[in-house]
Amino acid sequence: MRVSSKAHYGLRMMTELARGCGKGPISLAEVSRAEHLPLSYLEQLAAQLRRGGLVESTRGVHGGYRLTRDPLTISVLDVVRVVEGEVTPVECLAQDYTPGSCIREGDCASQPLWQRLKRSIDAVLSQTTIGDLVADHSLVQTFAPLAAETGQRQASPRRREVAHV
Amino acid sequence: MRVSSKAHYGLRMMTELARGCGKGPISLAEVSRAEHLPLSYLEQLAAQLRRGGLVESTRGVHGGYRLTRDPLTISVLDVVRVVEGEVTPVECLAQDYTPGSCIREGDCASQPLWQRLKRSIDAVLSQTTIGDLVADHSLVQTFAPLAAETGQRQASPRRREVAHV
DNA sequence: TACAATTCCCACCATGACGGTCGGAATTTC
DNA sequence: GAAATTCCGACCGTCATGGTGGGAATTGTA
Repeated sequence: MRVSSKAHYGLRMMTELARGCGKGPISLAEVSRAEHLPLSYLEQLAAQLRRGGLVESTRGVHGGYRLTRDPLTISVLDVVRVVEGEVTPVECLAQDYTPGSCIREGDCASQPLWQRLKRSIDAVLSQTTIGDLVADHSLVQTFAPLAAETGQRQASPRRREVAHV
Repeated sequence: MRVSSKAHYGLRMMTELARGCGKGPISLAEVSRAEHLPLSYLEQLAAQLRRGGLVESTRGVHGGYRLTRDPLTISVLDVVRVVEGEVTPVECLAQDYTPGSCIREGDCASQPLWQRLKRSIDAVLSQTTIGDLVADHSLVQTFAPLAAETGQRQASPRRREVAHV
């Protein structure tokens, strides 16, 4: 039950694009710099987002990507779906599920449970938009310096490696 | 955002054990027969469930496994946790998370979102118990023959392979 | 026209989790 | 002693994931 890093990256790229909304396209090089994500990986990601209709691209020198819709109308679920495929706890609840693939259907005691779970997840992820994330983030940024002074853990002697910041 | 088959299997084994509640231990051979799951794999799974304190075992000829608690007090979340580890959309929300592993903490725009998601998932999975699943299943069983006669899809010419029934 | 900055596309790769198998030891009952 | 069990550890193939690299095509700019 984890959200892939790819989805995270996608979200971060989207918020970055949302931030530059209206000011012409943003190049992946800029996104890469801002979010410390590898350019070549962003390329793949951006391609998916484009095919998913969430962003559009301009090639050439001052090219880059921009959102196709208002950030407040793009839900996190939209992004995750495009990047990870449909978000569902079990395959038999996906729309593209071929009936008959699971022999237990009709006899499955837990399907109703997964249905509830899927609905619940969908609800949460569709309520928050990219616009919300950007707004929250600038808020966090504002208060970050204050918060930073109070806390002083960071004792962890042996931090687990985590992908790209 | 998928639930592993391992968790499924775990759930199925648990419901099977719940069904035989009170009638002495149930051997993995029986579970294997009833649920069409490979015995050797069940052994591993059962070991995890035992270490997680959800079942207890008796060795020897009439040995097997039994639940340690009333099925109605064992939530699906309990089982999934034991089998898959803590269920959380991102590592930074797990209890065993070492602060400092993620450099973005305190600056992360999406953490509140993941928090909401985690709470939501936890809620759904902790509401349903193994006992509920058993009850639902016997209900389904009762009506299954009727339902089976009406539907007649099964046209799917090229069904995707799905693990162990 | 040359060049630089881009997107675009495809192939490759290393790692790890997952689902699963196998062989054998220990335990218990008959 | 033999059969039925749990128990344990090693191994294995496959697949998704995260990531790199090379080279096209496109476009603005000097």
